[in-house]
Amino acid sequence: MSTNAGAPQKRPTLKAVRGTRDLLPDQTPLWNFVEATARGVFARYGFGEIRTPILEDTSLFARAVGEETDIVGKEMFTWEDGLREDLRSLESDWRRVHADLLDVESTFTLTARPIAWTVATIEGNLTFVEFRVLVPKTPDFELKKRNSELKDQGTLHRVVVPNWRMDLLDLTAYEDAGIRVEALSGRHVAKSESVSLRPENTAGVVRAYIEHKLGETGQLQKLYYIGPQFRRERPQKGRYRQFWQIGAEVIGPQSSGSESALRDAEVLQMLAALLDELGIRGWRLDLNSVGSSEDRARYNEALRAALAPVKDQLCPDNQRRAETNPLRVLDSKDENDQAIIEGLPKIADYLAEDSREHFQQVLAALDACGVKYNLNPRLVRGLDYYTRTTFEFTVTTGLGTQNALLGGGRYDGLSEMLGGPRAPGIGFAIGEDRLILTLQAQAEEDARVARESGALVSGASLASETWVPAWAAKKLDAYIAPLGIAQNPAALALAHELRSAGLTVEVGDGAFKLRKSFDVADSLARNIILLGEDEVATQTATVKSFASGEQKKIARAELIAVLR
RNA sequence: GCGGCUAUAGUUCAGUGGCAGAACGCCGCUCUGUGGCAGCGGAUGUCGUGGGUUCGAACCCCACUAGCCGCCCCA
Repeated sequence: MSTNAGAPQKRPTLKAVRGTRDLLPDQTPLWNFVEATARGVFARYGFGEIRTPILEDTSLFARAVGEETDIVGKEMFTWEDGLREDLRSLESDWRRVHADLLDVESTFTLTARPIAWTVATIEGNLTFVEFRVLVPKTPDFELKKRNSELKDQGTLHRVVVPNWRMDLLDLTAYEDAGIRVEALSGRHVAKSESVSLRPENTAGVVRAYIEHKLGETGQLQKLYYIGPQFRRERPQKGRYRQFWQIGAEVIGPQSSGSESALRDAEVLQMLAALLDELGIRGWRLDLNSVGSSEDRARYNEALRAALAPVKDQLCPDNQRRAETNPLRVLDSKDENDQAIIEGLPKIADYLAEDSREHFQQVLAALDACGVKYNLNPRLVRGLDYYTRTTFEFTVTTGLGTQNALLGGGRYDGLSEMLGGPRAPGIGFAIGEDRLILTLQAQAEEDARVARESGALVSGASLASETWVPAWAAKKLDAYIAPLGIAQNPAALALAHELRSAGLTVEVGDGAFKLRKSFDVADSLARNIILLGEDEVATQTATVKSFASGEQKKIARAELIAVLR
């Protein structure tokens, strides 16, 4: 029994970590609508689902996305896997060496625990661990005497270092503090590896393509995924640290036609179809070609050369980019720099003949499909693996400045960058969170228009039919209200019967007053089923429709047919 | 990572130094087998967290945390 039982315990409230969020049941119907629509469209275009791990080797992203990109350089959730084992190994070696100190008496065991590992890693390796011997408090005179001996020997507080790391320590600092430093021989660093939460999914899919030798089938691989990605960015609307992407990749050996411009156009046409089917309005497709990696290298040189003489006039951000990644200067929004940017060389002039031809074929195929696009020579994707066709779909509703709904492009060299066979490919990633924000903003817009045009003023029931979007949650078929708790078992049995027949049913509680049952039923369901003493006795049910107000007593056998 | 704005009931918000509020929602009653309307009543709460100033802080100051807006970057 606690003496201060009356005082409420103060505990910090636990919240979802920064940039992550819960999707509650009022949200998930919309998410499921979006995902089901995407799966349906992808299936029609011959795509199969792939699920890759959320965790990958850090070097996968470093090689695919690019070591110097912001995503890999500063936005990944990365940690060393395996370090804990190293500590255990060092600790157990320490215990073995000092077994004589620890087992003072057979009845008392002293324990050693690591208390700090301030410089935990250098190059991913353990450097040192600080141990303190914890001595149990005891009235035993012999043990007390032993404790002070331990203290004199400096064993109560000492630093243990793997012997090949001694050079990393400032020994004198420890000696001045009266702390003994000792080296332990042996290798205490188990192989540890750096792993990261995936910041995007293309690298993982291509890794899986290589690992499972999907190229050996000779077939063109069309793969789609839906899943969470992670980037340690500053959260904002439409930008979360855990965010969802719906993406697809077309990849295969050259003989499978993976490099064909037809595939670029097919992917873009599929995206247009998907956005239309979802009901996204006013989307815009921006399209560009960044050429082969050779084209890009030559263009980069030209940009550098053109930027060098005017660098001083640029804003600080662009000065930095001119050094690190001249391509990115192109999509700068800085107003003062626009004149200079307009005068820079155009990528189109640096495309080799085959890249130029490939791009023309893409455009021709899009024209044939009737997909509208906007040529944007300044559209440059940030990820290292993109070659040739790059694209982006933007919207104007609901996203503020995060208006890019999806982005993608061709990545003909990615597989080889990862040590795989030549496997040209093209893919995209849709920001699902942004897609959903857009749909919600559109629905709000529609509701506002309906209100202003008077559709809602004249009668809510009429208007609700006209503008509620397809993904809005449907009402249950029936709500069963037992009258009195004696009817609860019969109510649950009836619910089971109806549910088995495929009806959506909620069951109330006989303890509720009838008024409450009606309130709850009206908010949840299209019909209420009253189940009182006489209904149970006569194998009937009283059904009332909320839409018509009509009420009938119906034989149990006919109930399912009536509710359908 | 940088700059700005914000944080009060389940929700939307009011409250500029002196008793913690409104609307909606929720619960109860009017009304124990017929709801939606209406009337009456009720509960909302670490006022984001921690410190400071003050006789006294939701309010002023500082720090932190989180969200939003912009930058950066990207989906």
